[in-house]
Amino acid sequence: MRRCTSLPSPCSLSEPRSSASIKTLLNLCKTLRTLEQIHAQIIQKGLEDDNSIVCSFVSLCNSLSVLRYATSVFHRVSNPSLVPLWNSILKGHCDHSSLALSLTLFSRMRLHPVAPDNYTLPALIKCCSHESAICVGKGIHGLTIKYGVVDEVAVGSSLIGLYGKCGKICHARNVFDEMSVKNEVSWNVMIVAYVNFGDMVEARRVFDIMPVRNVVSWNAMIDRYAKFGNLKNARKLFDEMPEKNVISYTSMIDGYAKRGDMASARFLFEHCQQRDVILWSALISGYTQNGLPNEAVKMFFEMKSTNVRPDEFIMVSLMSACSHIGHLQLAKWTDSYMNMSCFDLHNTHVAAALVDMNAKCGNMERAIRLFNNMPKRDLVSYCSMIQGLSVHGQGEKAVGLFYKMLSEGLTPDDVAFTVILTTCSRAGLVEEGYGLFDLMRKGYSIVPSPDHYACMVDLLGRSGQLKAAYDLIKSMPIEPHAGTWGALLGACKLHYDIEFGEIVAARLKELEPCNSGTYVLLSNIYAAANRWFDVSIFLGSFGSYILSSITTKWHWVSPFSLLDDYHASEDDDLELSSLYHATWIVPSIMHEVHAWWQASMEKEMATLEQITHGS
DNA sequence: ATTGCATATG
Repeated sequence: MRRCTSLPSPCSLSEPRSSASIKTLLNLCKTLRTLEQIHAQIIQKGLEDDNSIVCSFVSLCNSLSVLRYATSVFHRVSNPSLVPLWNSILKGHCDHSSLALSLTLFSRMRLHPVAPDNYTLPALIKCCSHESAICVGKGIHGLTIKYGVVDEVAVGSSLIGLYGKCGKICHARNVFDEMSVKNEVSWNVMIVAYVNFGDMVEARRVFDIMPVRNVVSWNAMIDRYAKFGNLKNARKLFDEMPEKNVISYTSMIDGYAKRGDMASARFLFEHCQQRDVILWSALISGYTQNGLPNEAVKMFFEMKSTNVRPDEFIMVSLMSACSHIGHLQLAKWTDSYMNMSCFDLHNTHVAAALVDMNAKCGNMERAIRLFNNMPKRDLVSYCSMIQGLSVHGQGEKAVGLFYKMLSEGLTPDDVAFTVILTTCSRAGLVEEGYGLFDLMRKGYSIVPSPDHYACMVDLLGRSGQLKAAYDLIKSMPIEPHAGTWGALLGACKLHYDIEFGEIVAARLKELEPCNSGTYVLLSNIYAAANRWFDVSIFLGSFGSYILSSITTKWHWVSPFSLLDDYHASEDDDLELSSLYHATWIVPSIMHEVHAWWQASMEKEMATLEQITHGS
């Protein structure tokens, strides 16, 4: 049975209604359904032509975003002579339609003739700034002078907003200085104009001298400080701020997350009383982007348990976290949850994330089906598929898809080439890789990044051409990063080349003295050559360091990704093997480590079990 | 009789 939200039935409204009582009803109306009932009564009582009734009706339509309904009712008024009536229909157009249509209506209003006032013009100016229509905006600025409303606060404020939006910061400031009466909004628009212009110094100056600051003024400053990475200033204002709202917290959390400081982000999150989707989104996407996908997944389910409805943004973060974890069961759950909850699967970001998640979690059939059904396949979704095929050992198919992408006219960027070069080295497609490296430089004029060189070094190294790889590093026009040397060291390990390995490891120790990976790889080389003495000498002093780096890291490296050979990345293999090396060196703690590993794995299993079954 | 102008997420 449908719950009754409607007005009393017509039979109970026995007596003829005056326009005053219709107005009372309009004031009480909250839904489209009741609005329709009132409309019926307006027609019944023959009040369709009543300017003031239609005026209230139209403004109610505006707040319910039903512009067409408002327009149809407005058109039945034979002589719309009231300024407020024109204003309310015009406002509906300014807020929910285009500038062009709003202007058409505006010119009809002036021909009628009805003179615009201090309600009409700010609405139009706002519409201009929304579309960055500076010329039309200037024309309306002229009209505000003509009709003598240029000195109104709302007119001034909307003009500052317009000029600010269009980058005419001096015009904005002129309008601001000319205003004889300013309110909080005018000060805020001025601050926002400076802040969007990137002039934090001037914004701060205005902020400091404004007579009354409200939550918008504080948030505008905090958000921009945080966005520009000035977390110190942002936090200082945040702490000084008398009454923070959820937006203040969101800006701070987002700033910390972009900086990689998830501890501070989490700290503030715990202190925020009111948590909306956007706040959760800032935290969850922060965890995903900072390589803490398990934490993102946990927070997602915590959010769901508080009955906050996830939106598309959150789902994209969750799917990205799934891709990083590579947990098939969780991916399947997420996929079916998306379908059940009626998310828009045609949204480009959602569709791309779905393909990416399925491809990375090993459900290639599903990924391929989704990919083929995509309305528009862009670079990102192509790369997801290529990478999916690549990690599932189908390197040649991946390369084939890359060429298909080119034939569809998409232009690969540096990331796309990183993906395809990685694919080639993983699949041992040396010739292919070389060809693509050339194509990137000559065909698409992309200057190879250190990452690209690292891919090529990896490619040559894996195929056993250690010398060629070394020469490539030497020939690099830019400084190779540790990853490039690391790729070569990995190749030395693969081919058990001790002499080369020692040279490369020495170079790496200079570049990254604290990276346990170097020590682990070289110890692997020694170990493979049965040179246990060298292993122990080499690792002796680092054994405990490696162990601590492993144990601190393990609170986020999922045991699933470590254990599952199929999905394990290179790094995870490294961590696992370094554990065993470390326990060889320090046998006394072996039991302890083993117990710890067991416990942490069981804990993670239990959590994921709970997550995938409990919801 | 319209209640106008400002802030937040991939």
